[in-house]
Amino acid sequence: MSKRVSLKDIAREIGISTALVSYVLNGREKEKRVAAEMAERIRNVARELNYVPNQVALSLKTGSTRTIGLILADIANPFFGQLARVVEDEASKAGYTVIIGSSDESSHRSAAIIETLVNRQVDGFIIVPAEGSQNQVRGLIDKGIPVVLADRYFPEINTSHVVLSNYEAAFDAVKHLIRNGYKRIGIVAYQSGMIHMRERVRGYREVMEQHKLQKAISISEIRFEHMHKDVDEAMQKAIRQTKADALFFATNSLSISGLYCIKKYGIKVPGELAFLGFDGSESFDFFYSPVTFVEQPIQEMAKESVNLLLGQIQGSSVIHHRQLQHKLIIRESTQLA
Amino acid sequence: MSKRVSLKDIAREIGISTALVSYVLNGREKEKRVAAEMAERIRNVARELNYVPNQVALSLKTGSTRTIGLILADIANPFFGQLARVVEDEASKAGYTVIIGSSDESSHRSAAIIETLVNRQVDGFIIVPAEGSQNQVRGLIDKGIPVVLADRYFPEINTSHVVLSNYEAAFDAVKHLIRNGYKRIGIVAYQSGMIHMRERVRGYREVMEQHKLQKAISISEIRFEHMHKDVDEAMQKAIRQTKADALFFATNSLSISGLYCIKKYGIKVPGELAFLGFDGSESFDFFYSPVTFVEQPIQEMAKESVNLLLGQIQGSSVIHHRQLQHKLIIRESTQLA
DNA sequence: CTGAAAGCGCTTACAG
DNA sequence: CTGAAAGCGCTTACAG
Repeated sequence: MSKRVSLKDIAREIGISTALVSYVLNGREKEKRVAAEMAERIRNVARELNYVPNQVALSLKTGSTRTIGLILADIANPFFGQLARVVEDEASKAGYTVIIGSSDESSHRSAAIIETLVNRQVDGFIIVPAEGSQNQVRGLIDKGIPVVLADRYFPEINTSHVVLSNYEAAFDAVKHLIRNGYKRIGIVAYQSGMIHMRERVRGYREVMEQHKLQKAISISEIRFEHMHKDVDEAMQKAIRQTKADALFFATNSLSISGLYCIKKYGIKVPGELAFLGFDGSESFDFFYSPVTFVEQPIQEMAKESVNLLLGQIQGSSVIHHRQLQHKLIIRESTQLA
Repeated sequence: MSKRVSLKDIAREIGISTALVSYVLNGREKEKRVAAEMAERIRNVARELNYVPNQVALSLKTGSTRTIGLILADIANPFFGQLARVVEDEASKAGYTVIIGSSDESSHRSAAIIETLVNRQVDGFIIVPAEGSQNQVRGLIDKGIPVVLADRYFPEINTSHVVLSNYEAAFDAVKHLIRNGYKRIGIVAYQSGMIHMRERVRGYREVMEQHKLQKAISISEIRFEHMHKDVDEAMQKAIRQTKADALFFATNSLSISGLYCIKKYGIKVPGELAFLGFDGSESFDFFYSPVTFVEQPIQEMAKESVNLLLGQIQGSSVIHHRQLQHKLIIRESTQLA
């Protein structure tokens, strides 16, 4: 076990001060007019000794850790996994490291994660905010810590954010169902006050209304912690009571859960029920009736979030609101009724 | 933007030294026999001022960052996403934060990630090692940095590791195919010298041999960077030339890629070809012929890796080799021939 | 061209 | 019971 070597070790080896070593190793030798031979010698010794700068010391000195915190609902969910991957890649290009935390949509968990990451002096946050976490976000802003919200945001808080154009996406998706002849269309969404859910439900409502389809045939409010059970009940009700002929699922996880139900009850898609999902998933491809879905530009969302955050970290105080466009991937599960 | 408050601020406020504040806030007031009223006063001021300890300073002082590095192939792959999630949860219970890096199975990327995390003084690593990364692992060991390998390991390096019992898993899976009457069985695996692949192929070979099934009917060696193309060619060859009646896929990603091919070419499962996958996936459930697969105990793998790593970080130098048991989930895709 | 020194925010052995 | 001081490994303004 070789002990770590520090600037001091190099300085002592050559018999100079740590200042010189620091200058040279940071490429400031010209500016500081260090003798060329000395610079060369310093670099050689650093190499021989296998010198690796201690980021922790640097961070304490400079106040910047070159680390960003990424808080999302659940890293095991492929939607967030893909988002995290792009964030990781983009951040790393800029020399930043990412620390990920999963909130499970709980504001308590989210608070705990934010606290430990603030202790660790991350330079900024990209947050997929959980319901009820307004004060956590405000707290960061008050402390002057850069933060960008992704996927959703709080209208009452003035932060940069990058989200899908949720209203339009839902409107467009349901319009497609209507055009294809479906009339008794329901939406399966989370019981949530968060803007992305509200906007998706609003898009559904308004297009239904515009087409005089009795506004809301059926709006299911699923509880995050009881997703499978609630989806199951909602689907049974939609089919038996409401006689829905099409269902629009407002997220990735809800869509998958819905597919399991359809399989369980042997419902015919699209014959008995048209199915419109969200986010995309390999399962949508392998389901016997390939699933039509609203595709989100995950890559763009992640890149844009990182860009905005790095901008803030570099001192920009401009607030940006980005709305990204969806793409409707049309397949068999919503064929003409 | 409120400036961060430090121990010094609290000390100055009360007019005492930082030592006292440090003692009290670390719960060492009894031991250090600090006056009860003074302790109370310190705690009050700390609360009023919203004091948050600076982890970076603490880390520099103590040499421990309470952070662990997790290097895996790709966080966007659900297998690794799930692994990461459990690692995150377990680490956080112990007060540790996790930094994740995706290597894409490239030793170059892996080297870069390890270097930056060593700079950042992580306390230890959990690594799903990429091919050719032996020296990186050895480097960590030489530096005395705790490391646990997961999912695979290097037989020539004496590290703790926790992996699936790969030979047995493959043996068992292929035996199941043989029992169900399949004879011309092929395996689709990555072209890789890594132990987990070699063991899976070995399990396949030996059970074929034991049953006098011409050893290896067909072994496809897929290149990681050209997975879809190579799988496509391998499947065409297996079916046309080799006349395979069953295929065993050695990983999660290979299985999914194989399913896409089957869909593309309209192959009947299990009629024309029996299908045996790895790791599990929602797609296995939704494929028209539910897929039989080798299930890995991801939860256990993650927990055990964290436990072993924390043990090492706390000073244990015992090397542990854990082999976990698989479970064969039998369904329609491998029904009696 | 080069060095001594202060300081980032903590902890802790030592002294009183 | 309490404080002064050193030190973790860096950077950098200042002096020479």
